[in-house]
Amino acid sequence: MQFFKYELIKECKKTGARAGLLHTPHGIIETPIFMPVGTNSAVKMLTNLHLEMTGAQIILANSYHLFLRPGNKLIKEFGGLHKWMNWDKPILTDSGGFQVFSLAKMRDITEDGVKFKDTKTGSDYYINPEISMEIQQDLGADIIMAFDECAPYPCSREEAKTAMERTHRWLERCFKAHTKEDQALFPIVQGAFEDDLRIESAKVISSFDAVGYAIGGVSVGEPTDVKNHLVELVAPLLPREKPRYLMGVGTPEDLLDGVFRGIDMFDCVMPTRNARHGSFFTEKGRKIIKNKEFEYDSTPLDENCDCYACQNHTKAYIRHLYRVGEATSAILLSIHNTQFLINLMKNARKAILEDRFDEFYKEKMEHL
RNA sequence: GGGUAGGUGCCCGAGUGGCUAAAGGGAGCAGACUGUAAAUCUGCCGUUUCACGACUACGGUGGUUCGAAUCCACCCCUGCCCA
Repeated sequence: MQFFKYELIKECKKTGARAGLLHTPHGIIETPIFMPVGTNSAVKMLTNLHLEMTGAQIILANSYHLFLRPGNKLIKEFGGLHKWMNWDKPILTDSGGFQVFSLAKMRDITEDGVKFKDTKTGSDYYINPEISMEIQQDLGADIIMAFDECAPYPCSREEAKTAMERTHRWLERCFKAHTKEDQALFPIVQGAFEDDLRIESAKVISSFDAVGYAIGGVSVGEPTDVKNHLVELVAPLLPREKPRYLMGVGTPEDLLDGVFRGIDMFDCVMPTRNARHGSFFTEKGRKIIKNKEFEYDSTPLDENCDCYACQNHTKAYIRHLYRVGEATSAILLSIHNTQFLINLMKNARKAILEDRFDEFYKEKMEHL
């Protein structure tokens, strides 16, 4: 029995954009797609009801965080993530690799693995490729990620090379430790911002037979053109007939730039984090709800948005909720921002299928 | 009427002779956030100036002093206690 299948339905003739379908054990995902991040097995501020409303087809969770709390064994005991959080659509878990980067001050890397200090308790924990695979198999997501080392930006060539080579050796161990057929293990391209390293990494990664391939180590502080150059370089080196996932990206512009260059999957904490911090996406760029200009604004967050927040509330009302500290403002903005990115990808897909992605891209980017 | 504690910038509140345009909060204004250590963080926040600076400011009026939010005198106001 085949658990996964990717159908490449359409390729844009003028750009690298693609539309496809990714079949998983918990349903079919239409690509290109934006995947909301729910680190602790919950997308912050959103219940499953809200998530359904935004049109989310797949969500993320994080191995590192769930390993610490409540523990992967506990979630396994509950029948895995899908049952645990009562979400029956596809789930993807990150390996903890990103925490090697984001918790740089609280970890030690060795060839075998990484020792982390729990930021909440100060206790030491250890994760290596085998442990990450065990955690992710216990969690039971549809797509699981290789345990990689994400290099910082900027970083020296030696650092980049060391991290990349270790990522490759770890990948080999991940594949060896990965045994469950109903979970697709995605390998991750690293190599920081060294062209030849990225090319080398893309080749090594592609030599593994996987359902899909990811590009990591992006959106770590580099300029947009540097990121775009890198995606342009790497994406074509990954198997054409497999989905490509650009990790941790991003803004509406980043998503369109990615699709333009042949990326099929994205995830980012931005829509929910920024929502909690009061900023929201619109077709005319990012705005901040607390600003005085919205005090008497009786219009929705975005004129053309069909999300729950835009269909029911004014900017003035949401601004008020934000200023008085009501969690509802974060909920409404999270719904809006998440749906904004999901809709953006939905519309991009439609444009690709209708052979007009290049125009769509140009028109959207002009205002964003 | 007597006693006592106090009156500080939009608000709360430190500050008891120069390092004070005056700590720290809050509010206000603006900004950041990209596989979530984040419902977090940053900047501005008396007036004027691009900035140096200048001016105005710690209840009021006088005074002591080279120098006062800080010391003295009187006055005004507020809280509490006693009659």
